[in-house]
Amino acid sequence: MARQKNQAARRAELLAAAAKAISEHGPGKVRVADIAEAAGVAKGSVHYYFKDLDDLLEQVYREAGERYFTQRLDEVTRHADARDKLIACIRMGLPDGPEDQLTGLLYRTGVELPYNPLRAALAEGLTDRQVGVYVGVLEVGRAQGHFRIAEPVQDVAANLVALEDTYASRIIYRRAPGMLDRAMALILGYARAVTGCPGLTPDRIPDPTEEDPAP
Amino acid sequence: MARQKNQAARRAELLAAAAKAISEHGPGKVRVADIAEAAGVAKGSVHYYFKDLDDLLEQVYREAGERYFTQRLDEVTRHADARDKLIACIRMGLPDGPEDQLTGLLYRTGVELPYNPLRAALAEGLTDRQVGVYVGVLEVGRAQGHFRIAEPVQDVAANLVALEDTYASRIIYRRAPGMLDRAMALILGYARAVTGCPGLTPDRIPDPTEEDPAP
Amino acid sequence: MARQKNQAARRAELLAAAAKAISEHGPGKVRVADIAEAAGVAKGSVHYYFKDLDDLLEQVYREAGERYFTQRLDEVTRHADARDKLIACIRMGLPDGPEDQLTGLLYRTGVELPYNPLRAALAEGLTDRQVGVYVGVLEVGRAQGHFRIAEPVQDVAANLVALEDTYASRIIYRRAPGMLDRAMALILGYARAVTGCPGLTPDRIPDPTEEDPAP
Amino acid sequence: MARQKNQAARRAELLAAAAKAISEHGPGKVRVADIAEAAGVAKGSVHYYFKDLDDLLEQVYREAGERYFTQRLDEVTRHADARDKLIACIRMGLPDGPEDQLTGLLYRTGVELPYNPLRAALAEGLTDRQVGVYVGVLEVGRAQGHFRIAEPVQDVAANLVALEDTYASRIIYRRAPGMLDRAMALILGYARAVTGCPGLTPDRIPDPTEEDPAP
DNA sequence: GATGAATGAGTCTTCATTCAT
DNA sequence: GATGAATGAAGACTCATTCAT
Repeated sequence: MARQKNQAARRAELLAAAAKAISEHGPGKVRVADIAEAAGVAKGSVHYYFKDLDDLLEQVYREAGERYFTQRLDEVTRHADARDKLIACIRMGLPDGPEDQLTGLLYRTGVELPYNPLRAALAEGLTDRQVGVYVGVLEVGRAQGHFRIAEPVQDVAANLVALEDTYASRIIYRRAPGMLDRAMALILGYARAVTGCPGLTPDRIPDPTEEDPAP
Repeated sequence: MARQKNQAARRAELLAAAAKAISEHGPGKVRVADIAEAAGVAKGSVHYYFKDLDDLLEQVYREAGERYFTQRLDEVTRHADARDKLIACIRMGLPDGPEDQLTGLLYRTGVELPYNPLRAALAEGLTDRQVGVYVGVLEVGRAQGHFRIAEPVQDVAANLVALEDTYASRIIYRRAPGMLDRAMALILGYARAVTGCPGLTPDRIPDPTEEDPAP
Repeated sequence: MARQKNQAARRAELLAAAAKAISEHGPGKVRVADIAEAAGVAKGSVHYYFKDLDDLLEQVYREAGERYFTQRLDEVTRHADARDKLIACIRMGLPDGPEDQLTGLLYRTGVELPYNPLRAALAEGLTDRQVGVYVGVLEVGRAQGHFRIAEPVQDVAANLVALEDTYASRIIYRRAPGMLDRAMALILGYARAVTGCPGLTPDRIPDPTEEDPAP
Repeated sequence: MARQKNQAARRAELLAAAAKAISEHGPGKVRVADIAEAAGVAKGSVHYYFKDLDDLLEQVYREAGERYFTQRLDEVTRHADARDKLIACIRMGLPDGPEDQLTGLLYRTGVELPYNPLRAALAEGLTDRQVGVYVGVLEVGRAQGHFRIAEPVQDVAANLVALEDTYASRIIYRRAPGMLDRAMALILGYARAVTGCPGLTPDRIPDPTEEDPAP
């Protein structure tokens, strides 16, 4: 039992170290040695816990996807007002900067590694879930009377995620300085146009009301 | 086998072969040997024409960027009606499928190679030019009385390019089957919402009028 | 074949094997493969212990310099009579033949590798130390009343080392057969002329007295 | 006939260009391309005139040896007084600095190329000739009553050449700054000791008398 | 359980040499 | 006579993976 516990703990440590190493060297360039060093273990140990580098990389990706989605959902549920939900959701979808570990890992892994159908499916699943979140937020907003949406909600949500993806990618890949603020502005511009809700601005002060207060 | 071609011709051949090899193996994984094989020359010959692999890759990228932009601009100028221009422009921005060589090369090179400021600048420049094209189209549409745009035209154009980017990427990376049609629909949905022009549909029949008739 | 030796031992083996390989192929031509073969290990193993070939070469050189100097000093201290010291010192400074590994390595490395300030400094340091040894011997000889030296002792020592250098080089590079004996005769001729000590002949029988008797 | 002339002229040009290229890159590192560039011809042309690189290198070496010897002999014959002859001879034997093309080429080629019996013999022959020159000078000095030499003249000459060799080499290989002056002082110190001629100093003003005045 | 010494396959790069023109 | 495009052999270096301890 204790043994099992250690096994699992070690694995988790390795996964975390790998995430760090990946964000430093890129998923296509991390070496087993980088990961071992980040974890403070010997190179051989990496293979003791993971079949090979690909195996490890896949698990890191999977785990990162979960974490990303969970964080985001948490942030959305924290707000009661759909306008706040929407703004929070967009903000959570954008990385703070090129060094944002979690977002960077997700974007780069999806793209810098040789094509792999499993990973592609994982990525698509993640996208779908994000779309789901936006759909929910939009419907709540409609119910609350804040949003007036003509287009199919699915489509609007898909476009929101798509915009987010591109701008996140531009931040991660340092395509433009000051991208974060510009991205918020642009996405909210689209959101305003499509919801007819003028309150969707970057500087909106969130309504303090907590939804679903902690039990 | 072929010997004694002239410099420029052989260089161009090598560039084309490299583009092909890249689309097969990915810009981060092509080996000099792949390119040589695709061109039907010896490995050493690649280095006769290009300082090193990076040099070659950069030139392929540069050349692809030019070609992509030119093709697109041609397509836009072919139409007189801004609605046709817009639709054509969007369609040209999306790859036919995962095997679309030109688009794939552009997207993947921007992302699958170790970060390089020069390449990042090139990529940004390309994006800016695309935005410029959309701005032009939108203004023509407004002048023609087809589009009624509330948001700043720059922002709308930026979002159009951003949507295009994400959906193109999803096609390239095989994230979803049937993405091409769906992408057209989604982007045009955004365009309709923001221009108030209901004629912007995937099945619109282009007005036969040629702009700028042959001199 | 041998596995799991400890770091230091294997490093030393590699250094020795490299010295051997260098004396066979010359410092400018040894290949990593030669060294690996001489050591009976795989090519990759050489890089496991040394950053690159230059690194290895430098360490071999450094180590050889130390060894050379130590051997020589030992030989000098073994004798009490300055005449014996001088003769021994000269003899130790000359290689036994073109195959003399240690001397050959030192001479050739200083010269057959692309210029490198560090190595040049190392070489100069070695020369200076040799000069120092000769200065010591000459002063002892003067104190013992054997040598009567008109020129500055520093200059005489410098010339002794210089003569030694050339003749050693001629032996190493097989410039002349029978060079060893001729060199001894020539250098001692110089020594006689400059010290006024007729006892400095190649066939002098060393005084058995040990200096610094075992404690 | 004219053809022959051109052939020979081209060969000579190539030889000169090679000498220059060697002094820049070192005899062990010059590439055919360097030589071609220095000569302003195509790479292929080098092989049109010389069987291979080794062949060319050998001829450069041979030619340099002749030139070196001739220059030196000229300088010696220019003076009538043996003291001036000796000083001039020593000075001519030392390179002006690390960039001295002729001397550098000779020293480095003898040493930086894989051992080759032919080249070794060439080098030995050159040394022997230098020794011969010194022997002549010493005997003239003795005849003029300036030198009083106890040791065999052959040995003294051999040592003079040996000292010269080492110090020249140290200059070429940048082993010590200010080596040229120091070398002159040291070699003349030896010369004074062995000839008993106090007039052999670096600052001696040459007797203007020309020996063998131009016809 | 964990290590790290050792490996060898995989790649890029250099460059003398060849030879069609 | 001369060229320079093209080659291919050679060699250094990287790194995931294995396995004896």
